[in-house]
Amino acid sequence: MQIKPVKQNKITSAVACKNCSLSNFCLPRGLSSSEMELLEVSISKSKKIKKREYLYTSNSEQAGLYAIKSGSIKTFLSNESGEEQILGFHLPGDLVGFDAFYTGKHNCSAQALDDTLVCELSINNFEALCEKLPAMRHEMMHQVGKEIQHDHIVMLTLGQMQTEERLATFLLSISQRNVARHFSGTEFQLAMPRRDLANYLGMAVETLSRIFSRLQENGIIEVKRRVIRILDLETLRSLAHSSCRDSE
Amino acid sequence: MQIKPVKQNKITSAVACKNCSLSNFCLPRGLSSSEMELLEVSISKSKKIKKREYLYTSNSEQAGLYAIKSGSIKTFLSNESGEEQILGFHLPGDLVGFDAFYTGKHNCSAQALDDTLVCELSINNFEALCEKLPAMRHEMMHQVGKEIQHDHIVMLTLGQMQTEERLATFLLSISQRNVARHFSGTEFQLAMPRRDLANYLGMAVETLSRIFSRLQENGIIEVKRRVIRILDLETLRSLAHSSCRDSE
DNA sequence: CGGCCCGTTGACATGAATCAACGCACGTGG
DNA sequence: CCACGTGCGTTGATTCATGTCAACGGGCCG
Repeated sequence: MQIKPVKQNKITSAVACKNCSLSNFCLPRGLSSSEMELLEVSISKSKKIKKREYLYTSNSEQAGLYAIKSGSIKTFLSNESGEEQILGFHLPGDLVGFDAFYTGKHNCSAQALDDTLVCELSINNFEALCEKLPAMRHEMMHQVGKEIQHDHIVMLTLGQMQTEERLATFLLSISQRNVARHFSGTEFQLAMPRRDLANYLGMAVETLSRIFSRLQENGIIEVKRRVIRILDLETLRSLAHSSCRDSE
Repeated sequence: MQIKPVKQNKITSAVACKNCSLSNFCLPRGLSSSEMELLEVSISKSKKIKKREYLYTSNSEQAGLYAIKSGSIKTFLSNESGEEQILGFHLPGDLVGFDAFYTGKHNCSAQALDDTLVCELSINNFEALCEKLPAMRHEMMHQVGKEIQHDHIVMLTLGQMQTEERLATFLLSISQRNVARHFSGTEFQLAMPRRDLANYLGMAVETLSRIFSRLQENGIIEVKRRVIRILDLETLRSLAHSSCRDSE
């Protein structure tokens, strides 16, 4: 039987926040319905970014914050030598743009991995809402904290884990994100090519490919290019936590 | 001649924010003097943390935010396998505690590297100030953005750079932080032992030690345990940016 | 239909980790 | 104030994980 996993939810029209299936992840999360109406009118909905186009680029002025409605976005940092580090893959319900709060200019770039729809909250409207709605301020700190926590976990992954642990950790996080969005936690399609994933995980593409193959040989996952099926969640979990030499 | 670098500024009494030498880095940065007075009364000053004591620990309830007045703090994350990743070293003027905004509980621990003094802004007072002072909200986002940007750079460092590049990058960042604080950018004392620095930079202690030795042999820096003197800033910069194989 | 990019696999090179030993600072207690 | 012990930092020998180089097949898009 052929697997045909749901890649993402398709939202093509400009639904209201209160009717949006993502409202539990997104900014409206902690708002009452009256508060949500204020948010509603402050947001410009359904900004379209085609695959490979940029939502914003490094050093550009911060225009606002963006909630992803459908599709997916990668954020990445470049340095003087032209090396890039992918900082995160962002799925529907995620917010991006916080990286510009330090200087008012973005310190990283955001590029669409697929055709993507985002809601935009301009920085002026953002400030106005923070002024009016305590719940909104609170929710914003919540979202910022989420970003920080994510970044910390990536640091732990890159700094301490072996390559296999890193991939296992990544697959589990994707799985969890899907479960939270009521998608399958065991069958999904990756939005990014191997090159991007390898970069994010701090390893060579070949190494990543070998680990995929090894996990498949061991019956832990099934891999068909970007379509992943987790067969043995428990073993995958143990791989993600296996320290240096205390497990085999 | 023996180098005796300033380790940190010693502030022993509870000075007012407006008289504090750190007010340009710390929360008061963007505030008018009337606003600063409101901040002033919301802060409990001079909380003392002895060397090796914790300011907060992972999973503990968020009590507030902390501005470092003197001394130094390391923050670190632990995983299920007991591996630790040091997330940052925080110097006077830095704010810590944002990591708890996601869940209300800290996702990392903060431990003093030296005897340390901090100002504490309780979470209730924080919310109250955000309500009253737009400038304070703005400044808070600024500080949060700083943390995010720092984390991004660490990701780039851990994910893309060779060990030597990582150390060079770190030394330059310390140098810059010192310059910003009107200390020497070429002579300073590291607050952390080799073990912590190696962990932060994602390498073995022995590797770190070897790189220190090599940089010294090449006349780029002078190393006497934790006392560092940068002799050739330009070369150090080039090492920090040297990509894969285009420089030697 | 054809070219190109994506992903995989193999052979090999190498940077960094590990294991081991040692000397020196520093704090502690006599 | 000195002696001692302990932990910090360094260095050497060796192993190992991962990167690099190379080749290839297969899917996708023009």
